[in-house]
Amino acid sequence: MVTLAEVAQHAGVSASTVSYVLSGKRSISVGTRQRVEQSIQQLGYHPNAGARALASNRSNIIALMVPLRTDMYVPVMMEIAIAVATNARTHGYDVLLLTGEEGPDAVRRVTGSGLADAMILMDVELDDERLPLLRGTDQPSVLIGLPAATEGLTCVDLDFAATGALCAEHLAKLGHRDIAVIGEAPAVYERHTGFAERTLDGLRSRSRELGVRVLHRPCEGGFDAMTVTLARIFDERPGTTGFVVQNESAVEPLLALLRQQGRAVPEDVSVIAVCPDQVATQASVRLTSVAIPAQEMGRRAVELLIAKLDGHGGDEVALLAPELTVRASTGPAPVTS
Amino acid sequence: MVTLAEVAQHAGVSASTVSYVLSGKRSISVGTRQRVEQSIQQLGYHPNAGARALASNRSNIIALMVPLRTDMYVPVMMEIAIAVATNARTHGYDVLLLTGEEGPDAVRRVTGSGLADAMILMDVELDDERLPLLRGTDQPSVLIGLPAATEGLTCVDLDFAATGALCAEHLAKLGHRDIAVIGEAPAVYERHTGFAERTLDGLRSRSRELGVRVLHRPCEGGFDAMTVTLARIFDERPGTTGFVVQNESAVEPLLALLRQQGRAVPEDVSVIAVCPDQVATQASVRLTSVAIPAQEMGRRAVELLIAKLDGHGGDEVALLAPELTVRASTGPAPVTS
DNA sequence: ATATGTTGTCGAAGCGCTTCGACAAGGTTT
DNA sequence: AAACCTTGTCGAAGCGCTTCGACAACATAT
Repeated sequence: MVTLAEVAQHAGVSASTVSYVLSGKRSISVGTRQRVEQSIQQLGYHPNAGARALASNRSNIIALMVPLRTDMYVPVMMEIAIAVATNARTHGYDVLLLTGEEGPDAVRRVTGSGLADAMILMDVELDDERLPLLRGTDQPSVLIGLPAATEGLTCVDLDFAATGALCAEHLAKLGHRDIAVIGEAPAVYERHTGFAERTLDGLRSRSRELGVRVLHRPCEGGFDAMTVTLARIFDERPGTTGFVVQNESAVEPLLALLRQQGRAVPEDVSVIAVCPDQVATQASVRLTSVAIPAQEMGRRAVELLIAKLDGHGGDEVALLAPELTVRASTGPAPVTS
Repeated sequence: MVTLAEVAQHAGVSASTVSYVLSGKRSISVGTRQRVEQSIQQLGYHPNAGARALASNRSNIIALMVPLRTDMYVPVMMEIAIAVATNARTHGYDVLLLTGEEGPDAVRRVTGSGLADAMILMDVELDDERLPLLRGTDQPSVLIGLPAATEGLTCVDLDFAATGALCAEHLAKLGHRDIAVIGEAPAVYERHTGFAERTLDGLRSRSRELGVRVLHRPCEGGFDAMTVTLARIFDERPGTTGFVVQNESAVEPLLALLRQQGRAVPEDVSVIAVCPDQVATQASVRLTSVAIPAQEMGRRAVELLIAKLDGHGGDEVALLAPELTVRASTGPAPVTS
């Protein structure tokens, strides 16, 4: 293991000079810099992370807490995680992967040990038990998701209320008057991971303004669950002509069942999905959808966090504007007799 | 920030005693231990990770390198990653998330800086450029996946050759004589991520023994790609009655297209999927499948790595035996005229 | 009784780095 | 020519921990 001191000796300078070459915190003459850099190359020197962390009191590590559960949006989570890792690297940070399993203890552990300089939390619940800890520490953090109270917190999320409203508007404009929302699994609502509720709220209130009736049904996803859910919907509201689906694993079952029942998409019923673009374009019908901008969320979270670490940038709630892409699954409501 | 020294003072012992209480590396009298533990509690002490790493030369961090690409098996990757993180914690290790993006440089960086004590690499290619580095260092590592040459390496993977063979056997036993393999996207083969090829090899050689003809077609996944692929298959081999699908995003399209063409599953054609159980049970037909044991792979990888870190356990290739679960998508081959 | 462990604790060194203050050498300003 | 910056470099302190050797205090073997 090559050390700073060895590099210094090899280059004929002092250890501190090498350190300053590395950090750029003091000016170094060109000649010296080059000699040092060359020594670093030749010796294959890598600064020791532990020593650096100890001396500088910064680990250059960001902790990312991902949900343990895999009952929803796994690809989205993965995409966010990868985006976070990738973007963090461009700022010189590495990412420590924490699972939700440890809960608040993980926050304490990481904060207390100086393992990470900052945290990003995913899958934030409305009244998340980790929030008091975050508020009570001076360690910067960013939430992906939106809790009930956001004072003192920095959050990034898709504007799900606007997403819901956007769906309502699109369907209303096409003449639909009775729409059904196929939501996330009941467990997601019980856990109060705000996004599902917020979508629904946005959709409901805009629908009310536009004179559209909304029926909401959570759904586990998968064919069997969807079969039951769909039957209930048509039972209760036979005139339903529009669907908004916020559950990746319900999309394909819904399309298959509609087909099976002889309801053509988009001639008889329209379907909007809230899902990543990839799902929307790979489905059996090219789906009109509101994209979940996973990469963008990861990127923004990192940027806000870096800003906080660098001292600028305070608390802020960054809601990304939803974008609805019209594809082949929505069309004018059928003319009723 | 509370330090060891403060705890020591509070408990009326020396710093080293506190350290030994924490590590258990020397015997401590019950009274002293309790006093120290109480002081730790009261002061809310957390050992500083950097100082610990510097002094002990171990970071208690495992690096996990996940593929950057998301063109395949994302849920599997995620599940493995989570399993790794969870299991690592139970052994007192945290997990550093590296993306494949940095490539071999990441290995160098992590190895050189002592950031992590060991690595787990996912998505290993047959002739992976990171392998020489791993062989050239004394840092323990485990691969998830199987490269072409495994000397000096520890690997965990599903036995994909046996998986292929198992599929062939199941279909042969049911009387199928012409089967098609819907493989991963062409890019996966081009990149030589061995598992796809190994499945195919296992399937082909067992099929030959059993007198079954095999037609292999890579497929991007999604409906459009599947439409083309399926048409080509029936064009070339109209008598195909068995399918093996090794691509999550091709499963549902295949089922839908078969249905659309009036080919009943499993009466007219049988379908076996190589996929996580969740996909198999949530599909529109409950699929006979060979499971991809993501959790188990993550767990095994961590265990092998910990064994190496603890000095016992050398290089080893752990191939998990595949298990085929018969569900509703396979049945006897139709009687030909 | 002496020699020989055992057990529990301490002090001190040192891990590899960052950073502060000092300061020589040279350049500017009066 | 004195006084003052600037620039580039160095030495030393210290970050918070682990770990080694030392050594009392007591127990056991001879």
